[in-house]
This record gives sequence, C-alpha cells and structure tokens, in this order.
Amino acid sequence: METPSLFSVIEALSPIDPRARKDMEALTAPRTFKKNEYLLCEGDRVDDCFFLEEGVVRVFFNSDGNEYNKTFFVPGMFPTAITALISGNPSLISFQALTDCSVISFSYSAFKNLFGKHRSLETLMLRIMEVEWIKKERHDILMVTEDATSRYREFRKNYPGLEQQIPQYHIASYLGITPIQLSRIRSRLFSE
Amino acid sequence: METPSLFSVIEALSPIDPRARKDMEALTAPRTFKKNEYLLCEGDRVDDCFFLEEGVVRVFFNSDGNEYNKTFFVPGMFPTAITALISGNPSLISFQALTDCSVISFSYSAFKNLFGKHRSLETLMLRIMEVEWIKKERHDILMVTEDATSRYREFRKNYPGLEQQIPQYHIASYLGITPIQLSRIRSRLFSE
DNA sequence: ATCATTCCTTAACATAGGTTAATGCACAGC
DNA sequence: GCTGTGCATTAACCTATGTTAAGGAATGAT
Repeated sequence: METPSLFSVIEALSPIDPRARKDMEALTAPRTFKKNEYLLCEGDRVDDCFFLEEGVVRVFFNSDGNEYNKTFFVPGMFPTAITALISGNPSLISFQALTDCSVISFSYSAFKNLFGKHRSLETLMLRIMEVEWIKKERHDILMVTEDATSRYREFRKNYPGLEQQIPQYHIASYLGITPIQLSRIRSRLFSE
Repeated sequence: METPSLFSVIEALSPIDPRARKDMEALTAPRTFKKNEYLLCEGDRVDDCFFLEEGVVRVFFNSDGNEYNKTFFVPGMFPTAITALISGNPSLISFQALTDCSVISFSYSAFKNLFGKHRSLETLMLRIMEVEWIKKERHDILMVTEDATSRYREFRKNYPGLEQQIPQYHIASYLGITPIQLSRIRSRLFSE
C-alpha cells in the first residue's frame, strides 16, 4: 500500500509545466482526518480541494432520513465536492472518513486564480471533471443495467481490498441494496 | 408552446455582455432533424453544441444489445454530449430526435476560442456543466431512493405534456422498468 | 469475567418487478 | 374494405429484493 503522490497522479492525468507545479505546491497543505470525521457536511459551502494520500472516504447523500452512499475514495483520488465547488452553492452531499485519513488540501479559488497564468492547470481541472463525469456515467450505467450480484462483483474488482476495510452495510448502500440482501448474495457467491 | 430563444435561456443561466453575444451569434446556425434522426451516434466524435428550439430528443446508451434512456430534452435545453465534447473522445451515448426538431447549432471549439476574449462565456460554460451535473445528480438520487411509481409521478411533473408526445416504452426505459410494469403502474394509478 | 454494542447472518414472509404470451386497438398501405 | 405492424394492456408465473425479527460473533468498556 504505497502512498501515491499528488504530483505523480497529476502528471498521469494531464502534465503541467514546472512553473505551474511550483505555484501549485505553494498552495498545498497536509491535513489529517480521524475515522468518522467529516471532510464536508451537507449544507456546507466549500473552497477546499482534497487529494487523498491514505485512508478511505465515502460520499453520501441524505433522503428521508436515510443515507445513500454514492461512491468511495481511496488513495490517489480527489474526495472533493466538485458541484458545490464550481457553483459556490452549499453541498448536497457529505464526505466522511471511514478510516484515519491523510490528505493534501488546497484552495480552489487560489487554484483557479492560477488558470490565467498557467493554461495547463485549467486543462488539468477540466480533465479532472471529465474523469469524474465519466466515472459517474459508468457507475450510472452499471446501476441500471446490472443486477446487484454483478454490481457487487464489479465493486470488488474496482476497489480491491476495500471490502476488508469498511463495514458491509456501507458497501450494501453503495450497491443500492440492504445489508441483508448483500449477505444473501455473498453466501450464494462463496458457497457455490 | 412558445419557442424559447437561445439568448433568453442564456441570459437566465448566466448573463453575457453584448459583445460576447455578438461574437457568439456569428457562430450559430439553425438546423433541423426529422423524427427518428440521430443528432449524434455512439462512437461519433463531436464538436457541435445544440440548443433545442422545438421537438423532443432522447439520450440513451447501449448495453448488451439493449437501449437505456438516460434523459429527454425538451425545448430550451442543450441536447449536447458534454463528456465527449470536453474530452474529445468518441461519445458513449446517442442522441435521437423523437419528433421533428429544430435546433440551433454552434461549434464548441469556436465557442471555446471566445473564452479568452469573453470571460462571461467561460462562466456560462461552467454554469451549463454545473446545471447538467446537478440535474444528473438529482436524477441519480431519484433512481436510487424512489420506487418506479414515484419516479413516474416525478417524470410527469418534470416533463408536463411529454407523455402525450412519445411512446410509453421510451418512458419505461427512462424509468428503468419494462413497458409492462409501467402499464401496471398506470392502471393502478388511474383506477384508484 | 461480564455486559453492551456493533455488525453480520439467517429465516419467514411480503412486494416490486421481470418474462412470456395472448389480446386488442389504431393506423398505414394496399 | 382487408391486413400487417407497432404499441399498450392483461394475466400467469417466477425471481430479486425489502421487512421484520432473531441469534450469534467480535469488540470494547467496566
């Protein structure tokens, strides 16, 4: 479980030039969250972007008193409320650490101010949105076209090892089923 | 059923200054699609943005030979493959006219070239993405938290009159159920 | 060691929704 | 006027999943 570095992830997404990197490094600050702490609560306004170095974060929304997990973030991802960030509106979703986490944070407005100076950073931002959008699109398609068993298989493939680190009811919520149903699926899957 | 105008919709989304409007008007061209024609097919690359003046467009994706409707566009909306547009990759989804349509089209790359000159256009673009993102988010939440009957009620509320203009199997696909199930829901709903 | 808490599993039952197939209606082409 | 085609409905049956409830394993506090 090596810790991914922010700038190696950025390079892989969309290369930025050394001066842009310098300016961006000046914005970043390390930060930690304890297990169960919130990176962001529904209703909060945000200006912070996070890059996850270690730990697991879930994103969920609330509806009629129930929580629904939308996705998980593992090291190397950006557990960041893009919609709230670009709109300036309060977030509709919450981000919670499921284990102790260490992140790198930077201000989105400060980051955006660099766009004028460094075109490559704006390109990077679009690229991040695009990747998130496509990921969301893929997940939507999965949710509609596949049954819970396939979705569970897919989850295990996409997040190797994650199953061991978080309670199953979070996985069930992510899959759109009850923990009971997940338990049934698991028992079928592992007995046959 | 008055025809919405591109620039009144833009003004309502995010005001742009008169010179930006002039430059943008120069990019636009009217265009029509016949019923069942495709605005965009899965696999195509795109540079065109569309604004729908009249008619109905569906967006769908293919999975194992089946079509799944993601959403409908009605006049005043932008039936545009944002992901493919910003990524430059072939589109994963298709856009099809369900009735005769008239649209206004403009080139995304030409539009983007105006960003340097007119900040307000870039703001508009982000605003459009944001609105689409939020709409998608709301729909996701509905799909997960509500059963098909509520989703059908919601559909009728969000798209008043649309039900009369398109076949029910398209609506069923949008709701994530079979036409048979939609028929059952309708008969329950309208008999009681 | 005991007890409470948290979480997973299992069972019994109820419901939503899928599948297949038959029926009926409306409209287009001849 | 027929007839085919596309679409909506209905019925019979089946499966996936939800609900409620109970029990058991692991963990942590006292």
